[in-house]
Amino acid sequence: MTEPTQSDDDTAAIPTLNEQVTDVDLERFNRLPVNPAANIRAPASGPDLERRIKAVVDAELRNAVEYIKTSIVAEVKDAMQKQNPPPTDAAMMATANESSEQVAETVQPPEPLPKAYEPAGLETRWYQTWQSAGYFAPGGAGEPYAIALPPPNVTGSLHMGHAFQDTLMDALIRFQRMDGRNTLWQTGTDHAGIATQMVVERNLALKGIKREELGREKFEQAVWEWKAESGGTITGQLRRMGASMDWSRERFTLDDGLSRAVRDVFVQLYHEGLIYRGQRLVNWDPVLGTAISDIEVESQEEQGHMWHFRYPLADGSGEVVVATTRPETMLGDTAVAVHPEDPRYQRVIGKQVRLPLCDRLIPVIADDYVDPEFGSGCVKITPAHDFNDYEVGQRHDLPMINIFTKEARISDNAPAAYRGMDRYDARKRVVADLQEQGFLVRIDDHKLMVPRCERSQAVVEPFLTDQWYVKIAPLAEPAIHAVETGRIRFVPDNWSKTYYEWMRNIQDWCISRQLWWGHRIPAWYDAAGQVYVGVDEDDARARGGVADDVVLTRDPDVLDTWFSSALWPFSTLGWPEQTPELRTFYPTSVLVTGFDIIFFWVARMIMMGLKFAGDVPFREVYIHGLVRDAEGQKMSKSRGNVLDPLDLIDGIDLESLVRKRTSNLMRPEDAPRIEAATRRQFPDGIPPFGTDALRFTFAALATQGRDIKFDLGRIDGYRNFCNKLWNATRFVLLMTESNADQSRQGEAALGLPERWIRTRLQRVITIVRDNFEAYRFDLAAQTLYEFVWDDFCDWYLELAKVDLNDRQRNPSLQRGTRRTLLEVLESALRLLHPIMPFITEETWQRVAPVAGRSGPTIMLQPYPVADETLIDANAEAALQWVQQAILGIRRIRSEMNIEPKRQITALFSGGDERERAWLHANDRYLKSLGRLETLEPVSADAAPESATALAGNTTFLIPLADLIDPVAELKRLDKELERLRGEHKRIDGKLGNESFVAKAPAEVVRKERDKLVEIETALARLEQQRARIEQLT
RNA sequence: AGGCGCGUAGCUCAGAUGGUUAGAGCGCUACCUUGACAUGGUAGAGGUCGUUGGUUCGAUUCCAAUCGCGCCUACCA
Repeated sequence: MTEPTQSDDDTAAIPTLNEQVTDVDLERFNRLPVNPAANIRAPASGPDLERRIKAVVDAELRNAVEYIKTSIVAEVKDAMQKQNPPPTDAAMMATANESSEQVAETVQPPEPLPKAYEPAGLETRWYQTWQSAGYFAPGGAGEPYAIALPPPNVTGSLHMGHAFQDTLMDALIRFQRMDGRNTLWQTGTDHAGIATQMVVERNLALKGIKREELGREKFEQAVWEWKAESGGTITGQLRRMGASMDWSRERFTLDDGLSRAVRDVFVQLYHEGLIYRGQRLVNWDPVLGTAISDIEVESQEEQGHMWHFRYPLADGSGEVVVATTRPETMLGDTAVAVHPEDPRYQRVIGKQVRLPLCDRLIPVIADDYVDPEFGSGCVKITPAHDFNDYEVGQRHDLPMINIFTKEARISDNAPAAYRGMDRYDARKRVVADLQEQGFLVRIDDHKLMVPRCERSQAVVEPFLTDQWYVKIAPLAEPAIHAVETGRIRFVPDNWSKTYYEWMRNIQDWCISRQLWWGHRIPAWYDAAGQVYVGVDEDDARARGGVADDVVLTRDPDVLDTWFSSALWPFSTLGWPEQTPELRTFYPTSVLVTGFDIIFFWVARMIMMGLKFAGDVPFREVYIHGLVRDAEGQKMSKSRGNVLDPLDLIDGIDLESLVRKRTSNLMRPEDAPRIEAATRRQFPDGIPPFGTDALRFTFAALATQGRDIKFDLGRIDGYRNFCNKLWNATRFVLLMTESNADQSRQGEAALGLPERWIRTRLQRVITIVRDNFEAYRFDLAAQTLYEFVWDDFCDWYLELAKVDLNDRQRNPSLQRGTRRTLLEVLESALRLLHPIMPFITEETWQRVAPVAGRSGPTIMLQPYPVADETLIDANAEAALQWVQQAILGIRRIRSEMNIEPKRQITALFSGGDERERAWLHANDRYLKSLGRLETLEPVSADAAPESATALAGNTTFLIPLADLIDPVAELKRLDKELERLRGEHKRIDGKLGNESFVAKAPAEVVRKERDKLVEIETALARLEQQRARIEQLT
């Protein structure tokens, strides 16, 4: 229930399980100890030990099977590549309860790093390893950091919204875990009342069994059986995403512990007068036979009609005309309303009209709910079947006539002629009768919003029933206060407005549902209908002083699923017991969720947390956007545009994708359209991108406050990024592994590129940390991307090659280069790990030992911390100058069409002392990366005709000789001159403006002046150069 | 109707307490199988930052209006 309403197909497919995991003891499973590994080693004896071990093994076994289910494709693929048999269930289970030390040994990856980056195999392998080793469980003495997973529906399967959300949470958890915090990611699933009941009912229907025939108890049992067998689809898929959740603490909202919390909360609220039973209008689904929540109602515009009828005044003095979209409800009319100031109707206010077909007299009342501009300005009022009319009825103390049964047939409260008719048959009949009796004025076409139940698609009926309610105002007030005072912070902040808006208009919460699957309401009735509430029947009797011989019957209703969800942050931690976990991890650190459930879930958690757990449930709420398709459409089964995250990870061929998208459609007639669109958009199916690429894409797209359009181009680019990282690692290992000793020991000196890349690293560390803290996953991802690709690969590796290939190079400098390659890469892997856990683990395992780091996993390594002392601003300035020089030379080469291989001669002139020193120290980089045969000084006057490039105050010259085309060079110079002249004009104008000089900050003015001088120098040189070249043409 | 958000390169998106040559990826053009990577390299083209006003020495950035788009809440019986 508490998941983003990303797609409407979560009940469409009913997975079946082939593996023989029957008879899972759920009771035991749900009471798992905190850390299974610790538990096995803990001294215990006899049957207790046996029982506990069995519980752990059961759970792990279950996990393993689910995991294999979701990753089997990847495993097989990988196995085939390696010519190895795929791992068997038995093998997976065997590792499931080994201690971490043993596991660490068995997973030493094969040497050397394979040439190609193949995500599928390594991803499944590493997840299994981490889980078996117990790395996901809380640990360490650090400050607690906890996130409660919005529990996905147990019937659900992973969609893009989950995948996105889980990526962000996992990134946060992994970051904080590495940074030394004692992290708990609380996982579990939601029992999802209606959704689950429907799935199981559908299954039973296939066997020809009806729920009613089975009886309540057996039906509930059938649901539990279904859950044991098929309820774990989504948790297996979460593993494929790399989610580092603590599976040993997995909870289900119908667990014993959570159910106890629900009962305690209900009973306390009831006895405090905050839960009451009352007759109100609710959204009623006549097909499912239950009240449903607002979130389960979907209103859609449909074509309908507006019927106009005349109601005669009882005194014979005329008539009024009313209009309605629902003629059948006129049988329940108890008034006609007009606007109090409407001059047309002043004379009829207070009179009676005779209601046709019913032969009742009803009053004409005045209420400013009526819009005099609309229709006739006269409205029929049916308080029992319309939310607005209900309000009007309350204000005017009108009787409420319920003309429907629970099946939406006409009830005995209506005239005999209509009783028992379906609401739509009754509509036809009422219209026909009115027409026959001359009351019908006209029928117009009219578009109206029709409310439907999102599960059953039945038209929802506002219906008067007895339901249980939570009196919400007393709970809402402190919840508003908590956000106002900053005890809870919304990120981005503007969502707090939405929150206030809702909380200030909040209505009492209808918490009863007429279902069988859920938390049964702990209320009992005696023969007289007197209600007794307690945590169980005995308690209810005791509290109500009911004698033992009085027969009590229990309320048949269950609670709204959101009632238990509202307790999730503390019920999962053991509340009402004051457990160590509750003390440690409550309040949780952050809630990560979609905006669509702020009302239904976030607000209610805040209210319940404050009331029962004594504090806010979380300090921050990070609200992310919805994942949409490439066109910005919401993904849904009926639109046929759903992307399955697992298909992006493992790939899918076109035919399978088409089959998947067109099967089990609500409207089969959509199939051809969906198929055509799918074939057009994915002519070759979807290639496998791997989990890391998908995760990186989600992170990069997670900008603040906007929905994300999922663009395949992005994931493609980030798959390439993974490949880049993979190959950079291969290169670094190639350069260092055989020299491991040399890399690690002995004196090392750092050259300019080394000092520069290390400086860059420190800056990146700071930026990435800040961005994680601020939930700017996109900026963190971008920073890392640029650092790895641009700084490390494009520049540093190329510079390092120059030195590593130079046999004359001072050994200590060579060591410095090797160490820098290793250390910077190793740090980068740790920086990237929260976003891309798998590839970084795989590569880190090879890099870390050579880099002199040790540990069983990158997961538990410290997150890099910036070392300010390593920041070398001079190195940054120097390398920037070197880059400028190289770029200038390359540009000439490219624009002059000089063959890339050809070595050319180059000269330089000018430049201040500092630049001369830089040049002197770094000319081998210029020569190598600029492909220069020679690089010699020359005086400005003695220089031959050349193409020129500027770096700072130094001019680099490529003599024209036979290889440069003067015309091309003139073109190039003109372009550059044009740019500089434009810039000069702009700045000159600015500085010529007296008020700018007078009013702008001195700093800004000085900067502009400096720039002008620079440009003028450059212009002078280029103009001179241009004159010389022109003479040649 | 009320509330929120968005309009920046062909596409998907960053951006700044107002001063930068307005950035990235994909796509596009040219050249390159150089021993980490063609899932690559080098160089390049491409933007009057929706429109109009205002504030300011200076606005793509702040304000107002306007156009277009999206979402949420409430809906006209």
